[in-house]
Amino acid sequence: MVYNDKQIQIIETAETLFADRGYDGTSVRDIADEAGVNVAMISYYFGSKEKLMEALFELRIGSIQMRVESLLKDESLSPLEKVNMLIDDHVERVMQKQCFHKIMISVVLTNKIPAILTAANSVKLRIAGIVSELIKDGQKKGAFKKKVDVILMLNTLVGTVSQTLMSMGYYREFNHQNELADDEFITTLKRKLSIHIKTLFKVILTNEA
Amino acid sequence: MVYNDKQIQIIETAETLFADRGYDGTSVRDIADEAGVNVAMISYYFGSKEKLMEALFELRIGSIQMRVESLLKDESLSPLEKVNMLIDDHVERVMQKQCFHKIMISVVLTNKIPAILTAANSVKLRIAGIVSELIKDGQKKGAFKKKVDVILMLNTLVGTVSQTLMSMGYYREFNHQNELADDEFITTLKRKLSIHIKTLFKVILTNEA
DNA sequence: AAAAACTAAACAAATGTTTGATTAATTTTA
DNA sequence: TAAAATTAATCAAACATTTGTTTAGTTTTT
Repeated sequence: MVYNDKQIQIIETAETLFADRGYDGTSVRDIADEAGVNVAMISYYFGSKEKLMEALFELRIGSIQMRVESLLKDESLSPLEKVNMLIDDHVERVMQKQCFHKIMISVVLTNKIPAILTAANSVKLRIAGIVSELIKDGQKKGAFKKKVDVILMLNTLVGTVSQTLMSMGYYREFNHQNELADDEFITTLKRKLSIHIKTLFKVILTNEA
Repeated sequence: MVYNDKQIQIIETAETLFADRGYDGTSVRDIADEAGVNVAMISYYFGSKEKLMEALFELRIGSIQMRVESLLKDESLSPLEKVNMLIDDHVERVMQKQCFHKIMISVVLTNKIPAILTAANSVKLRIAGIVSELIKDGQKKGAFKKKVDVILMLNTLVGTVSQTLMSMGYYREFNHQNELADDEFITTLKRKLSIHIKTLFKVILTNEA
């Protein structure tokens, strides 16, 4: 689907509100008011609140799988380099689209809107499969150790980033970085996060520190 | 507060429903029907839906901080042993009270019910402080390395466990363990999780694999 | 003039909560 | 101990809002 400006505006308003208050905690009137459009426009353009949510996911999720696939296809990179790129890409993606990823978490948490849950699960399964192949390749080349629990490893990647996203303000307070500018704080945090997770992955994959 | 049997029953019913459908996705009638009581009983016993949620948190959260504090107080344990116990305790607690921890995640995600959010944050800050002291102690004793990002480390603990909780069914499917009995699967998963995270923490804290 | 975009108002259903009455349990009184 | 009085528990029904959606009409664009 291709959306016009007004539709994009509605979708993006819904995105921030869903992230802040949850799907059920946000009424279509909230969205309409915030976006400065008539309530009826949401049904007019998207059919229903649920379909609006689906449109949001279609808009945001489309690229993810493609990015991962093309990322891991590059033949010139070593398995470890690919894994490191996967980490950078994930950190970057989540921090760039914070609202959307908050929504992702709550959608996975409650199985609201089955269409979205199955779509998200399928992407996840596909990515896990691709990463699995990558790990096997690394094992064949002797770069990675024999036994690697791929899901547990990915849970550490996704979980650590999600948890960091969810407690960012808190992190800032604890480390006394309130005086930092927003984007500067996030840039620093992203770099720290990437390094942190790469260290963990190196151990998981090679048993070396 | 001390609750009678019927109140406990309502709270626990609410717990599973809130976990499955979210706070806003669960009506008081849903709770009343599932618990087999009249709708009015919820207002009668708790005052409101929001207060019911607060009662749930009061019931579940009380022990957490105490457990952590007493855990880390034991003088006969080395810093690393304490950290490992912290990991075991957290894994055990989350897996034992899965529904409640799903609710915790969604409460932190959306800032619904401010009273709960501030309470949860205060516990979290307190625990981070205690762990920080523990790390410093380990550093003084030469067991831990100089620079440790405590929050990032805790984010890996909490995030990995949360992510594993959220995608358990998926994990089971991917590893073809559908034939396992429920409790057996969880027992195995808990052990794997603990070992996994301890490995990560060892690297974070000592730079050794 | 036809199509698309937009609107205020109305719709039924669902929401959290309260009411007023009835039953059950407990305490007080005789 | 038996009756009376008081408190607690329970209920069906009603309450006012809010919910997502639709309608029927108007304005704007093509």
